[in-house]
Order: sequence, then C-alpha cells, then structure tokens
Amino acid sequence: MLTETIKVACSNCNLRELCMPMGFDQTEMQKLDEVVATRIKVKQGSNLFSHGDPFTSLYAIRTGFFKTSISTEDGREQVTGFQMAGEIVGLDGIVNDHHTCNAIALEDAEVCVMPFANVEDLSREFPVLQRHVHKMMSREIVRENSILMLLGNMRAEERLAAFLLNLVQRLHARGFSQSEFILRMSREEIGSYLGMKLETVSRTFSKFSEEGIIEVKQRYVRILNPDALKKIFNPSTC
Amino acid sequence: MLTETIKVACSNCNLRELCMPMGFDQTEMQKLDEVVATRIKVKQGSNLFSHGDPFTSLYAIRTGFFKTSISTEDGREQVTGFQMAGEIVGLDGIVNDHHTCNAIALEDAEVCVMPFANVEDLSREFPVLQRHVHKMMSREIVRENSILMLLGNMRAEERLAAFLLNLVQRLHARGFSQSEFILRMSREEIGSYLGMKLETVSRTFSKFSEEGIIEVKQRYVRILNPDALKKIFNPSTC
DNA sequence: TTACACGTTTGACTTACATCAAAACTCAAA
DNA sequence: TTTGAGTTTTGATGTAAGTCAAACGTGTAA
Repeated sequence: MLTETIKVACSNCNLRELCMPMGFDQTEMQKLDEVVATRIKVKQGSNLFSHGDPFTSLYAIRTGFFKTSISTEDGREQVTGFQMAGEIVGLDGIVNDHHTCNAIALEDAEVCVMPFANVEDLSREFPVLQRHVHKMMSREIVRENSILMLLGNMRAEERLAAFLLNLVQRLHARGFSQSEFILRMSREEIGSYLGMKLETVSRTFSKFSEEGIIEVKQRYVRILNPDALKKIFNPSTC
Repeated sequence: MLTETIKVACSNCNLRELCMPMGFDQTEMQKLDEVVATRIKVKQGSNLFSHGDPFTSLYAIRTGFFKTSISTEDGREQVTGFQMAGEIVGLDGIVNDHHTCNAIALEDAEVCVMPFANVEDLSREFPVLQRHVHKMMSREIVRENSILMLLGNMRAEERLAAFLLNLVQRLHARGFSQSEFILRMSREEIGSYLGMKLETVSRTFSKFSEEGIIEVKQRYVRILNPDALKKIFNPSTC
C-alpha cells in the first residue's frame, strides 16, 4: 500500500458525480476538496484495510476493483460486496472504531483517503454533504437488504442473473459496454458473494451459455439476451 | 396507527441509553428532546411504514416488537430484521426518500417519531448526536454483514443457534432473563429471516430440544445449555 | 518450449434441506 | 364446549446444490 503526496482535487475529478454531492459553486467545491487527505495506490491482492484495523477514514475508489469480505474463526469467508470506481468502502468501521471486514484490491487500484473526522466536520458545515453521507450509508443498507433476498429466497440461476445484471448496470453507468465485460473476481469469489459453491457458479454460467443467454470464456462475459436474464431474475416484470 | 399528542421527553426516558448518545448536560439534553416530534401507537399486525411510503422520519421503538421485510413482485418475502425497544427503524428510507421495506408490529407497540429533518438539523449542532447517527447506520451495515455470513455459509443448526443467542443477548441487555423468553414471531418469520423453511425451523428446534440444549413449547423457549448453542454457532470459540 | 501452479469446467454421486401431507395443538368466536 | 382457522410438529419423499474427483485452459517462470 503506497502513499502518494500528490494532492488531487475532487473539483476536477471526473468521478465527482459518483462520490460527491452535486450543485456546489466554485468556492464551496474548493472547501469540499478538503475531505480528501491523500490518494493511495493499492496493489492487486493487497488489503486496503483488514478486520481489526483501527478505523480512521472512508475510501473513495478512483480506479480499480475491490471486494469486501468477513470471515469466521474456522476460516469460512463471506464476500459482502464488490466495489468499483466512484464507490465508497469503509463504512463498516464507524460503529466500533475498527474495521470488521477486509477490503482487498482485485486489480491494481487507487483510492482517495477521506479521514472520517474531515467528513464529519465538513458535514456539519455543508448540509448537502451531510445528506450525501446519510444517503451513502442508507444505500449500503438497502443494497445489503437486496442481497439478503437473493441468499434467502432465490435459486442459483436467479442469483447469478441478478449478479450479472447488477454488474453490467454499474459498469454501464461508468461508460463501459452494457453487454460485455471482464470479470475481476474468481468463480469462488462470485460463489461466496452469492452463497453458492464455485462449481455451481461455473455450471450456471455454462447453462446460461448453452441457452444462448450469454457468451462466457473464462472471465470474459458477453450478455446476448439481457431480457432473458431479467426474466430469470424476476419473471413478473417481463 | 394512532397518533398521540402527548409530548414525551428523551431526557426522562428509561431507554435513553439505548437510542440516544450519552454524556449531555441538562440544557443540551433538553435541546435534544426536540428530535422526537410525537409518539405513536402501532397495533399488532399493522404497518409502521410500507414499501413505497414517502420517507420522513426515523422511529425509535419504545415498546413492542417489529419485523422489517422486503418482498419480490412474485410475492416472496424476506424478513430483514427483528427490532425491539430502543432500536431504530426507517434507515432504509433515506437514500431514495421513500421506504424500500415494510415495518410491521409483531405486538402492540409504541414508537417515538423522529422527523429526519430534525435529526439532521440537530446533528449539525451536536457533534455527539452526529456521531451517534453515523454509528447507528454503521451498526446496521455490520449487522447485515453478519446475516449475510449466516445465509451464505452456515447450516440450519448454526443459523438457528446464532439467532437464539442474538435474541437472548439483546433481551438480556434490556433487563429480561438470559435463559427464557417468548418468541414474538412465527416459525415462518424466523425461517424467512434465516433463509430456511418453517418446517426446517421447527425440526431444528425439536432437535435442540431432544439434545437437551433448549426447552421449547410453541413460542416459549428456555435455553438450558447456552455453551452448546455457542459451540454449534462457532465451534472454535468453545 | 516445457513445467508447474492455479483457475475453470464437467461428470458421478451424496446430502441437507425443501416439498407434500397429515396430525396435533392453541386460541378465539359462535 | 364446539367449531374452525391458524400455527406447529412430524413423517415420507424429492431435488437443488454440495462434494469429490478428474480433465482442461491459461499464464508465468525457468
């Protein structure tokens, strides 16, 4: 985990609309630049933070791809999320002043460090930022609710369909193709996230492929029939 | 859902330490009383709020017991939590200005209505309250993480053991017995929360009972051997 | 180029839990 | 005190996904 001293401003960042509230004038925006202390690089495979680390900051992902996970004493891992550019990690640390999950870079990444003290100070000054922080946290709660629905009620095919649709939708919002992409995570990591074994993930990919819904080759995925995926995920809306 | 005009102060509330930050002097505490606008009664079986309702307030439970749930178009329900006195519901509504889940009273209840505008206004004035709100939201994120672990990695017995231990721990923190209690929810609701069918919940109860770990009679539960439960939930810590 | 490690796919078999069904219990209204 | 609706328990059977195992691909380093 390398630290750079380059000070970069949110005001010029092309991800601004993803991680920052909108509708500020020039001078307010400059004040808001103060949330970000530094920017750091995280090498593929290394931890941005780990279970037990003292909590100091939230991290806005600038480039790269992360997974967050928790694990039991006996070594079982549960992936709790995959995060990409413009998304925030670290919210789990606020409640106990230390992190309860691990954030691991799935590819070389760069993150903006936002010391939480700065976030809170500026939140008191700027109601728009305050509201933004609250929404961020609420969004995470709602996201986890929908994963609970996946794990509690859905079958393997429904889970994977929902996963692919969600992934492609987020990538599309970042200017990438809405039909093809490279998975940044292994079958095992997808399985952990979706509460199934890697073999089941692989079989379900193969099934979708045989049915002409997607094209898969290792980590390359191309969605040929998005409506079929939507239908699998939620039969009533199609 | 009946509205009472009785204005009740947090400063005199015996649940203060559960829903409010501590360490205020007299005058600050009086100011904080302003977060709560009114107190309302919710009849057993009726909704405090439902999916789609506009979001205006958070609710602190004063008495009674709630479940929160989300449902799919095709009618599948996922219980996302059970809440008791001193706990807060409604955080899901912040992100989209409307609620995404339902909060239903499992017994006659009384809740303190905290208009979110008040919460935000006072948060800017009192850093301690601000911090408290952030911790509340972070706690909910961490709680959901641990449910993900249950649903993604644990077997039926582990899930039910974890559920019982969590329930009894929270009841104990509120001054109730740490060994016996009455379940407020049905087998089906427990099953929905834990991602299993009601029959499996019932069978697992029976199994624990046969093994002398608990005594169950319908909704009455008495924990005879808490260590055995802990061992089932997490073999390595015992 | 070969060799090796690691991830992925596929097949054969097992199992934990779901499903279907019926009986037993609880409680409230007639 | 019956009746009936809703909930819980228990049994018999089915199945989606897990487990075990082997083959196949891909990338990397000698």
